[in-house]
Amino acid sequence: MSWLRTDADTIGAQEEVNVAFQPVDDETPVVQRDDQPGVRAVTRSLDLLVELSKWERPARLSELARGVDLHPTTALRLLESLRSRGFVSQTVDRSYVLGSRTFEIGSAFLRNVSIWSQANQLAEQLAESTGETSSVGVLDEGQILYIAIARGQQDMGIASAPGTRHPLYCTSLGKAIMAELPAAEVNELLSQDPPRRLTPNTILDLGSMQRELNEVRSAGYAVDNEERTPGVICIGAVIRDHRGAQVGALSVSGPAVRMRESGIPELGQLVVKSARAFSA
Amino acid sequence: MSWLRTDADTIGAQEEVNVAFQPVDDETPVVQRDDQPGVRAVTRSLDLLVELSKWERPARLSELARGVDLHPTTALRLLESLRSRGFVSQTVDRSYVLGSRTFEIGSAFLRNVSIWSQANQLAEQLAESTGETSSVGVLDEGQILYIAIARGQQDMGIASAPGTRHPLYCTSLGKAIMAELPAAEVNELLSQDPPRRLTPNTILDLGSMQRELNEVRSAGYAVDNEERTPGVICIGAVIRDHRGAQVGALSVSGPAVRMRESGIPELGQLVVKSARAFSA
DNA sequence: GTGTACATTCCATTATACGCAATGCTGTTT
DNA sequence: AAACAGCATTGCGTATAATGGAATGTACAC
Repeated sequence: MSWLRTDADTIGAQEEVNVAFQPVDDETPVVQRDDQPGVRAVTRSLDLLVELSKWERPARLSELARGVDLHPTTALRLLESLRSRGFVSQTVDRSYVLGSRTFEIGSAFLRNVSIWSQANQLAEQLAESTGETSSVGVLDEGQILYIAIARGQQDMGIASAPGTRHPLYCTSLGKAIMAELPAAEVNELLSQDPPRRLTPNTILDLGSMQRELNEVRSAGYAVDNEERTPGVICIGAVIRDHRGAQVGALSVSGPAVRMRESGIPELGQLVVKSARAFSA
Repeated sequence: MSWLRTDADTIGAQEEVNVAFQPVDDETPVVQRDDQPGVRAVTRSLDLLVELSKWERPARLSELARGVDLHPTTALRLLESLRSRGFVSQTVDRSYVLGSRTFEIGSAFLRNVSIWSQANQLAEQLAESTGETSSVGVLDEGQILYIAIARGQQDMGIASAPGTRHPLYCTSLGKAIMAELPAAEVNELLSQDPPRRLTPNTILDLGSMQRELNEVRSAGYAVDNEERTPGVICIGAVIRDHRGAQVGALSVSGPAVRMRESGIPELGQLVVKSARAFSA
């Protein structure tokens, strides 16, 4: 999503402005340390919404308020606003759950980016031809955001769900995408989210990663060789828009033994072929 | 979603409060007619988000501001807040598009209601066994909200997308669900969203609808006999949770000729069977 | 029945969101 | 080129409207 302005673009300018706003004489009490852009009530309500989305069960007012460090009174009124627009709902015991409007708008996000609205079909096709679980993801905020997931017939039920995120360094999607980026940008991305050892195979240092990305470039596809989950191998390749710009990546995932039986290079070619066909 | 508090529940109490806030003496200027609950800045920003979700192309600041009737300055700062939390992004020409966080949270909405996270599989199974497009939807705000849609092999490409809404009175999903509700509630729902003639077959008056719902009850499934789109027939049946409570509905849709060939009663039984199997 | 934790209402206080006006910026017309 | 037109952005004073403490109401536990 490189054509999008990132928030960092404006932080420089923003900070200058805020510095100028600092009280000049000492007796002015510094009430708040927020140098956040925009309207406080809004960012707070969005924080509440994000907090709520992390709860797998309905959340009480006080729990949410604690989670985002707000006075319950304040949280209550912000949640009322969210409720009036359908972004949250309340159960009979007054606990909060996400409202249907979140789903409505989240769907519009996919629909309005035409290339992603076909992501499901792409994943389904690959899942069908391989029998393994297949995913489509994009680079977003330095992570892989899963757009679509299709379970293969031989599904093991350990696939991530759409809308979740994973690191770049330990996924085939992430490596396939990073292989397209300049080395400096890769280093930047990796230092933002420093690799942690998730399995014995996880690639931890920059040097190894750059070498790995070279291999990805020459092969045309990336392999996650049990680097995130022991026993699971993923194979991914980038997908492009009609102009050849990279817009995301496609992968198959399955148990290591079965993937090796099918043949990593063969699967790699299949993924690349599907990705290419889609780009048309 | 009857276990959820609707906003109407609190409107009574809320209004009393607001009435008490009305200026008592006439010289106090009545600055705003908003009797909306909650925090103004927040509801405004949510309105902006909803407005943006309706745009199929990136929207300019001024366009959005006009759409929700806000001063551009105000809209700008609200959008900055939305951007800082990833709910909107900007393209290089500073137009606004929905941000990835909307998708992330919209997905969480499905994931956190366990019964709906399986909706995709349910739709896919029925699409596979019938070859026709299959949908899962729920009653929400007096409409059908589509949760999942699976295209059949013989797809015609005229299916609604997940996250969109349709009226109750002209969809098999809507009629299947209404058949489970008390007559008074049906009347209430229909008067909120009065039927309009979409095709020659659209059911317009309450009496006909109640008679139609009787047939639905005896058959166990509902038929949309070209009532919304000419040439398209849908067949729907409710799905239930493990306790037997109605949580949504399932349907197949296809061209009238082909659906009649397959046999409406046969398809009906198939839909009912799938819906029953799912409820377990 | 007493106690605790939580949700909600009330209210004063002042911070804070607001909109006007002015400034930049971009792209278009003659 | 120059002048214009439309839009995005910044600055700033003002009054509104968001805030949090305190009080009240409610639900549940012991």
